[in-house]
Amino acid sequence: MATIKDVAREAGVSIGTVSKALNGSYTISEEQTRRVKQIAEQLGYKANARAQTFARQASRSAVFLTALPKGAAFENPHMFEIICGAESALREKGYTLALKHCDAKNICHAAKETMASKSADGILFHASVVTKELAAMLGREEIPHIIIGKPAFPNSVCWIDNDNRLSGEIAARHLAELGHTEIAFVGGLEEDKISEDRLAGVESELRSRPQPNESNLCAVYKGESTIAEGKRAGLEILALAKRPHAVICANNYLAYGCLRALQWQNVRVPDDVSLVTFDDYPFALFMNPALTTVSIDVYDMGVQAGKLLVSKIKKPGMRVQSFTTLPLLVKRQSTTEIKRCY
Amino acid sequence: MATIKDVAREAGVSIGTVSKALNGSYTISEEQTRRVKQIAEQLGYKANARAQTFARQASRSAVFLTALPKGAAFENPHMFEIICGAESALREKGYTLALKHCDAKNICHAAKETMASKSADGILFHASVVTKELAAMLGREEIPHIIIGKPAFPNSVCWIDNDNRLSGEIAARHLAELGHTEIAFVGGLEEDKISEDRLAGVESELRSRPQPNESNLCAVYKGESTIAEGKRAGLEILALAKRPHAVICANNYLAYGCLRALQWQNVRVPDDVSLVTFDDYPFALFMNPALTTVSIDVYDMGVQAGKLLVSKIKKPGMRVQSFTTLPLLVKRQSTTEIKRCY
DNA sequence: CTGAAAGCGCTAACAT
DNA sequence: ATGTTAGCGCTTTCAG
Repeated sequence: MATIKDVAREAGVSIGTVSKALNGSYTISEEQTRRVKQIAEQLGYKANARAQTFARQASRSAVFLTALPKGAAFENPHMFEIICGAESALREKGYTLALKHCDAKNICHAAKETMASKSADGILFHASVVTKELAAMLGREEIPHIIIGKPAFPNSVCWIDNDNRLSGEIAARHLAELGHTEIAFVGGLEEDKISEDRLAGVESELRSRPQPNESNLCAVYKGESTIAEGKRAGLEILALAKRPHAVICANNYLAYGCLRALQWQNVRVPDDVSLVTFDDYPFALFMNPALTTVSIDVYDMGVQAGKLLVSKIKKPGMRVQSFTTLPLLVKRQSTTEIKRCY
Repeated sequence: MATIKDVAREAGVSIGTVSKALNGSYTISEEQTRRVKQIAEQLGYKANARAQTFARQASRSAVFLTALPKGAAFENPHMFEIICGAESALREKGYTLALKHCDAKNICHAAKETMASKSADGILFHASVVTKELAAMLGREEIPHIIIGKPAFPNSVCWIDNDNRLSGEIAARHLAELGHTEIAFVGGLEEDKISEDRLAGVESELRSRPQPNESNLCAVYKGESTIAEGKRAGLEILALAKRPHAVICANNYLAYGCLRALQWQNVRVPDDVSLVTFDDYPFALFMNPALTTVSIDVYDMGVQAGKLLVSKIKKPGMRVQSFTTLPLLVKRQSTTEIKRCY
């Protein structure tokens, strides 16, 4: 295996020159740079990453710390989508991404260990394993990090998250623009922060419309995020004195249940009732009709996180927070303009 | 940051002794080892991984090379489940797992690059990006590797895969043991190797039963693996002169379509017809009734791959191949004993 | 059982 | 623009 010495000898220059030429230093003449690169190529020389890492005192690598129990990929594919996005951004910048399992109990120790042992230059955390203890430490210790997802408690860490409130607004605006006036919301339990944020967005949008009262939230259901609860909500909606023109379901499970209930009662979607939900996972795409959704570009969220992390690694002072990715309306078959019956 | 020197000075020994003590060398007295460890602890010493990697000429790390395009996590959560399993096994053995995107076009180059630059000690490949060129190279170059999934062409690489044929046998045996005699198979296209293997397993099992002809394959459908095709197949089955007692669907999409068709025609599952399929993803769990499936423990497949890879890294000579993980029957609500009507 | 010292291959500061 | 050289922090061989 050729080393930098071999290249230097073959090129008749010093190893310093080879190093600089290969790393694109401006102090080496173009001519020389070309020559060195060519010879390195001929010799099949590849810089030894282990030595580079050691000499540079930086590994150009990041680690993604999160819980990776059996079943994680099926239960939370979003996380892996984020990981893919992060890997892509990091790779583009010459960084490597390692994946490491860690639950909330050990996260603080794991993070310290990772940095103390210099195993990585920065850390990506999934919010689900971020504890107050960790947040406090991140505040003190100057560890380059990004938390993916907003921690549920006040903090001074650096996180990025999607704007669920905005997602709600977009869903509501879509329906309002289609002319729907009576809109129902089927949400999760009160503890479900995501559902609540989406609802808040819906309410805010409908309240602030150019012609308020034109579109209004005529009913709000809350229950567990299950298919069964979605069905129940769907049936209750149909029993309403004034039947809504449109339904916003806080997630796929509720949407699936609700759709089944409506169709069971021979209510046509979207002709009789429009239905919109959030995210495509797990069923929105497969349903019949395919559901109009407000989706998060989770891959992009990973990309943003990766880019941000690299910035933080390079400029440890940086103190960004709450960078937020944008939701996107994906119009499919479950929503349509209202048909007014005069 | 304390280094090994600090520990040595503090303990009044040489750095060599510290290194040996901390790495558990037998040549250091227990007393001394304890002392050194305690002092290291006091000083908050953590070995510098970058220096260790360099000195040892091994990074104790593996990389998972596969395509990670946008949407990968939703389209192929199995792969991420495998990754989680692999990470777990590697971590247990002190190895780190990096994730790296690479499509089939560049895989060969990426693999070479990874090893030549010493970025990792071994590589895990996903079969979907393995080309003949790569397989040929792996044959020549003595690169510690495991391919997850059996390559579709003859090869001398080291791979592990699930036994889809056996899965088919298990599905068929389950139905036969429940007393079903007329069994239909709804499969994917002929090109779909997985579906074909499962069918082969079904056929073989039914043929080799203690009482052959007791249970038999009365119909085989093949079509695209879509919900729509599943529905079509379901309706065709119901139109059969002799209606089957049970249906085996080669995958979730076909199963979902088929179930909907049966229920649409007021055929009760499992009371009138039992239904079994493979894997839980993406719907089997959510269907009503929840589907009995023959599942692959993909996480475990990752674990096996990780363990095997470490063995290969340590003993480069090793030439294992075709290590196969076992499928598992998950009995849920869509299958039941046949009710014979006399 | 312990210490001394030779690497590991490259980067980067400094000298020329 | 190029060469020289001092690290980077640890492992491991060899001598004692």
